[in-house]
Amino acid sequence: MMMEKAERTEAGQTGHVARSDDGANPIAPQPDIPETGPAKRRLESRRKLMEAARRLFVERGYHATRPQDISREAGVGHGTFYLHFDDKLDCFLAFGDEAASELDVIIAAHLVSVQTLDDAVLEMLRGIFEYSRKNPGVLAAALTDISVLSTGEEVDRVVPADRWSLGWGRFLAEMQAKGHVAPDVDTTLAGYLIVGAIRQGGAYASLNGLDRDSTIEAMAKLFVRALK
Amino acid sequence: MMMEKAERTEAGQTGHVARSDDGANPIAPQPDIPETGPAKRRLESRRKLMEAARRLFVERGYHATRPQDISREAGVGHGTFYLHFDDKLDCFLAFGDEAASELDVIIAAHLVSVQTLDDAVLEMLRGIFEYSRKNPGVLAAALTDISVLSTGEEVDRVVPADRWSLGWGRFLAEMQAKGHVAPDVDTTLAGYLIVGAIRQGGAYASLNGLDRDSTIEAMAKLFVRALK
Amino acid sequence: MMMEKAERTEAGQTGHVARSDDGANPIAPQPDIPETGPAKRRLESRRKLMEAARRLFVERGYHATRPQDISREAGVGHGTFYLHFDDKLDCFLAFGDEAASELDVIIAAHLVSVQTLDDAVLEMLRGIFEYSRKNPGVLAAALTDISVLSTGEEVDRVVPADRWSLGWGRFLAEMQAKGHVAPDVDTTLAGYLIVGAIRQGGAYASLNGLDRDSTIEAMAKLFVRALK
Amino acid sequence: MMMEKAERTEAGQTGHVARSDDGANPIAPQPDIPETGPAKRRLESRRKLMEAARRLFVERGYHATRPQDISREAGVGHGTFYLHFDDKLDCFLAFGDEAASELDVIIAAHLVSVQTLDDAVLEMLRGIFEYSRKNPGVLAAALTDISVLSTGEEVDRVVPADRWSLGWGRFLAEMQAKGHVAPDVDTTLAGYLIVGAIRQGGAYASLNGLDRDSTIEAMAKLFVRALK
DNA sequence: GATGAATGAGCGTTCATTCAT
DNA sequence: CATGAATGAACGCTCATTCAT
Repeated sequence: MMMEKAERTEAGQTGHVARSDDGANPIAPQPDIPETGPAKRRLESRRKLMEAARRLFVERGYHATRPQDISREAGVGHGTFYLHFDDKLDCFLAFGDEAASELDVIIAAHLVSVQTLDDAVLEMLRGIFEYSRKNPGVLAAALTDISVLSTGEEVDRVVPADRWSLGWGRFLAEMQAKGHVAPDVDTTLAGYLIVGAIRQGGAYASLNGLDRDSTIEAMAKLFVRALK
Repeated sequence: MMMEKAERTEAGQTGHVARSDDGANPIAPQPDIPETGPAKRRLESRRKLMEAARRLFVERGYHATRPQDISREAGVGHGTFYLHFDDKLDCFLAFGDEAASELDVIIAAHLVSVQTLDDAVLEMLRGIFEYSRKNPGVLAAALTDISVLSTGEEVDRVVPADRWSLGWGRFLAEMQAKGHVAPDVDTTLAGYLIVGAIRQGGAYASLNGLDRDSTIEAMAKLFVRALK
Repeated sequence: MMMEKAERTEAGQTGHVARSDDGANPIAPQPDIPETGPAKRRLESRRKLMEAARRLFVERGYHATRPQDISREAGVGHGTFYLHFDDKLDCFLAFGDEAASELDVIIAAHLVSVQTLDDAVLEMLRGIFEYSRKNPGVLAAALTDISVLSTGEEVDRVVPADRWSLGWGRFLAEMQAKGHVAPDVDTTLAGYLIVGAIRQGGAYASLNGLDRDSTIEAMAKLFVRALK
Repeated sequence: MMMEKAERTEAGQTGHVARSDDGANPIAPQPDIPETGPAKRRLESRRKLMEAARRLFVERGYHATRPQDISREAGVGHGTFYLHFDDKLDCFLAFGDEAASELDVIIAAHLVSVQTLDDAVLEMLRGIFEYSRKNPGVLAAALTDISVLSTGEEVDRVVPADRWSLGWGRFLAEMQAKGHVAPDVDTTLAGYLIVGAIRQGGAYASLNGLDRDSTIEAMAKLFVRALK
């Protein structure tokens, strides 16, 4: 049955946006972006849909955003939405992946030449807050707990929060290898704790209009103390 | 808005369970439980509904649980649901409050005679994990992000996560006053960070089947280090 | 998954209309039809829906009839439709079953005191055409090939055409036992052939406005000759 | 209505395959097939579409087959479908016509030198079953009731079942003229009855895995008896 | 002639909530 | 106080058809 469904589903769907390597990484393989023809139209539609989806998911949240809202906001027909996404959840996850990729780029840029743990943590937080300032609400929306969204099926999808948690974990492990993090720290667990802390702390800070720089410093101080 | 809603409801709405004094205060005022009469029936219905709601919210999540499911699971008529709750969200928040109160009691018991910050953090975490073990899934469900639930309107209702964050903040402030927490720590922010860390870390631990005791110790160590 | 769905489906659905035994059978067990209360409302809604469904399935056919058309025609809300039927196909099958039961009653009445094969075939056809006259289009609609309707799932449902074919087969077997049908006739196959012939022949007769009585006689003559 | 539709179509629409003279006449006029050039491409596309349509209509049925599925299966662009067919129903009818023509050829071959009614009926049935064996499911699909397909509009198009019924009728009339069929038989009606019987009986036989030869003989015996 | 992305009316269905009993 | 049948706006999604390239 699922096969049949898959068979009858429109082709499209190159999956969730190809990760862009540019930014910190100078030499990016140029994916052949067609300048004309149907493929160009297709890409344009997808871009319009992604932008509209981001806008609406951020503004209204997942459940208050309907596929037809996204289509209208994008200026394409309702059916076009389903030409590019399997369903609403697929669209949301694509949005989350996109945000994750963008943030990765920013953080990579911030980490380019840091040496100490203090700097690294500070720069990571700065990267996150910079992204949040430029893209208000995007991280909060992208971090939405997927288990609340799905109706029991696709719990196996990797959610951005996990991806970032593991990223922090790997980073901390490197730092630990260099002696910057105490040897008794479970770096993977710490990665998860930090992401959780950032999510909740960020929400608190933005809700209560806290000063960004002092929040960053306060958080960095706590994290660094915990890890050293 | 909430006023308007309250006005719409005729029935005597016990509303959201009487709050224990917040935070870590263990003793909740005992409401007088009638032994007979219609009031008893009413309370029984409510109890059955609350139990059913908890079961279903935990098993299926908020969106996959319909008021009708709760009523059926409770063995009462569908209309009875709206005799006890303004709407579905009200019911969910009542569930969250109930869980919060139960957890408060447990934590209070754990804190009865601790003296040091180390012990306090450790015992708090032990309390949380004990509750999680006895009530699997309840905390995760109760901590569900409210913004994901509402359809854009009622973001003003207090969510358990904030309540606990503030509780931790107050507790840390007390500890700071006694000199157990470094004076440069923003205790409110730290409270939020810790709750966020616990949420994400707890999910990680339960998902990956980590040993409870060592997780608690690892988390406690990190928190204490950060705060001292 | 199907379990889950079943669990979340509304109760209702006593299945396809209880066969009415009255008509030829004098002593019918009186099912307790409630005269008041919600059960009565429920029954009334179902009856209104069944009548509307019959009207529309006959007038427009299966695919051109939408559940909401049936609801509107019945004068009930759209949701009420799904309180009484799992889905559109379920409603159509209930309609088919109802028609089958009604026809059974009529045919049974026609067969009450026939002795010869000639009379039996003639009376059966008279019963069928009488029903068709009183309920124009109903048989044609009810005989709609189910395989054309379903989307590949529930092919195991017994379709009216099969039910009638088997009925004819049994009847012919009885007649064969009494020596009224040639011993070399495969009565089951003959049952199917006759139903197929009636369906196609009936359509032809009604389309070309043939005289009913002479058509019946012509068909009866052919059937009897084939069987003797 | 068909005129209007035809006007809408610019392309030179070969339309429904040139009909062989109807009924049992075997020889169809040979359309000149171009060996090269754009006309050849056109014919190739059409052939690919027809083959794909047959495969899918047989496998999935009319409603579960989308024009896009046919195009993809045929390996041509989706738009090409509408270069060759007015709409989906037009394509289905073309498929039915094609099957009818093929069957006509086979039956004509079977009838080449029969003399008696018994032989004729037997050979016709043999032709039908031979075709069914070589093209499983095609007849069942082609015989799909048109009224179930259309959404209320185009009931005026000729359906294969009628075409075959009339063919049988003409054949029986010839036989009647030669004295092989009883003079009191309404040959047109009998033609319809036989096609109906074959359809229903064939379905029964294939569903229950009946032996082909004995089924043919049983059916032939009944038909011949009825007609003599 | 061929393409395939785009279209949007319309589909079948759900579910939070109401209200007559 | 409790009931549960009824409601209908709104949902996510489909697909026969069009048209710019």
